Amino acid sequence: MVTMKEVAQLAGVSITTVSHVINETRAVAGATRDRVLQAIEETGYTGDAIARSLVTGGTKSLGLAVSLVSHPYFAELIAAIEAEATRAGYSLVLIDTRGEAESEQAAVRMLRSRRVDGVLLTPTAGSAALPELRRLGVPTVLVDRLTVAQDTDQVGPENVQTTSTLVRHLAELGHRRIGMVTGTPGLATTDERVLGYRLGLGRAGLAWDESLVAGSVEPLLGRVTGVVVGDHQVLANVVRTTRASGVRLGTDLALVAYDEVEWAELVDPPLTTMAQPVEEIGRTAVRLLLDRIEDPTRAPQTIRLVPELRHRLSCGCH
Amino acid sequence: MVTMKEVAQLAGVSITTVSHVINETRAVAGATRDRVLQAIEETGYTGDAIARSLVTGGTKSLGLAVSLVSHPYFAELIAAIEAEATRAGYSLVLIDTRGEAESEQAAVRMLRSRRVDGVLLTPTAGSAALPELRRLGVPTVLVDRLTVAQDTDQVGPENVQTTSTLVRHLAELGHRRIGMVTGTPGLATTDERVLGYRLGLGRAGLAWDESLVAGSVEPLLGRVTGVVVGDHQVLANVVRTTRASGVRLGTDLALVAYDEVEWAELVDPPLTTMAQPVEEIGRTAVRLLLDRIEDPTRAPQTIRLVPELRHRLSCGCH
DNA sequence: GGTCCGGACGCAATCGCTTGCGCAAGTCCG
DNA sequence: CGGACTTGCGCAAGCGATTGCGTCCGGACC
Repeated sequence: MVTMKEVAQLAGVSITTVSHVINETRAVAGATRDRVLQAIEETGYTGDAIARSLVTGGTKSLGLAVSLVSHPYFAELIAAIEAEATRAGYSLVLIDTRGEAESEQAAVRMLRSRRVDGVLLTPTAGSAALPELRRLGVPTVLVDRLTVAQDTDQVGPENVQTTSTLVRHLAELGHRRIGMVTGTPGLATTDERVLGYRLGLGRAGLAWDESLVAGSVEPLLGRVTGVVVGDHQVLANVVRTTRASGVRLGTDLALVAYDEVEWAELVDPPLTTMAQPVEEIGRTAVRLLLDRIEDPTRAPQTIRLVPELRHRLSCGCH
Repeated sequence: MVTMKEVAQLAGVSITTVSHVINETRAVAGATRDRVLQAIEETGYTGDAIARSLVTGGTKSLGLAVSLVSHPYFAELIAAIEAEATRAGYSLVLIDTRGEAESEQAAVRMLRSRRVDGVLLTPTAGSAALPELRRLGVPTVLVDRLTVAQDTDQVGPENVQTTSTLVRHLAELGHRRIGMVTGTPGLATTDERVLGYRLGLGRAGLAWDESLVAGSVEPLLGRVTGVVVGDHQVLANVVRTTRASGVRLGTDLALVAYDEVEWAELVDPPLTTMAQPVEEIGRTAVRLLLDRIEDPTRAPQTIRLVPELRHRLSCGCH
């Protein structure tokens, strides 16, 4: 690899000067500058982030520890994060937490040893990594799945009011028995949405019935006229199951779902969903992290972004 | 951060010894070993990949330069790649090429300056990065989109025979006028599939008609009874368009598509697709790259993995 | 008792860069 | 014409590891 030394020799200056013209960290005479720039051009010098990091302490890289198993949704999120990070001159080290506390721990350790400047984390159910990060003082932002504690920066969708809105929409359509199919249990997100469901029932003057909340739609069939689906992961199953059971969505069973999916309007009937502002969530998360890196003493922020209703036909509207 | 020096002091040995017990690179007396290990435990020493890289040259990291815009498919691919890389003790630096030659160039430069040990690349249409990587001698493996030249390691789906199979399936069903909706123009993948389409026509004894190949399904409607869709990107559009035009898939128009999508069996009728062995492609790519890193003089390999037909109803079968 | 040898460990150079300090030459002004 | 400033640049000390050479010591062997 081309080093600064070679560039310096070619330009007939010291490596100090080369460093300074590259980083614009001290005035350099025009003529000298040009020679250096020229030498860089000629040699194809790219710099060595490793060596630089060793002395500066920073790496200009962010760790992205997410659970990759939840495909379709995270792809978009990662893209948004990547874009914003790149824009700020940071690169991303990606690592899969596999949704398990243990892998998550290992992942975070690895990121630390790689000295990333900050970490974007989607905490798993029983996350042990989060306290560790806090203790070590590593700038961290939680994405998508948030904690109740407000002592960490975090960005995610608003779940409670949003799910409540979904329920109320069904209620306004006249449904009295509304069930809910929940996402992965144990996740903060899931809990919040169930809470929102409950809240929505209350607002609509409907009674809460524990037996109408389940992890799949089967036990609900025939017992409810409307259903709220907790996330995109279970949504596919719900559609499949109802179809297999001959239940027609929108007519036999009104369906509204949290999370937009690519195929929402390709199925029959098109699905009414709540679309998270995924792109904005990703962007905001990176911003927040960068802010914290810059000023580690800031007060932690919790940002909830409001999803948008994609009103289609599965709710029974026309 | 805890350094080796601190560990050494606590253990009452030199940093040399600490290094050797960590890397098991020279015999150390049992008692000394234990003291060092204990000191590591106590201090919570994690090591500094940055410093290590500076001296060893390697970084134990791989660059993953892909086009993130093609969401649903790459999510799975990235997950597979990540898994295999982690298993081998490598971490991933992710960067989006945005499908543009220019960003790709920048991406590769950045990866180089980060000194990744190897690069996994999904080349864009007019890739300039590939020659550069070759010139610099950076271990590289092409993923998904391959080049004709066999001078680089590459892994991707078999496109020609596979698409041909799709065409023949329609032909065997009695279709005589079979069109094709192609994916992004300029991509090697697209070209190969068009070639396969042509080959399939030939094998079925059908004539090639240039006007039956298009970037969208509109110009084909009414002119063909069967259509082959080139990739998942256009598939959604095709389904949308036909639906909007009142064309019923499977009856009015037989459809077979390259690329499996999550919603293939959720739409009506379920789509007959060719599912790439995405997971295997990712895994193989990493393997190949690791092999090349280990032995840069190996002969380049081109590996084509054969997709699997997911036979459903959109082709008109029952 | 001298020589040799293997085992156990430390010294210090090195990787490629950043940066505090210092030095020389030129400019300005009283 | 002699300080006091500028301006323009180089020296060399790190950053935190790895690793080739040495040193020291105790036992085996003749």
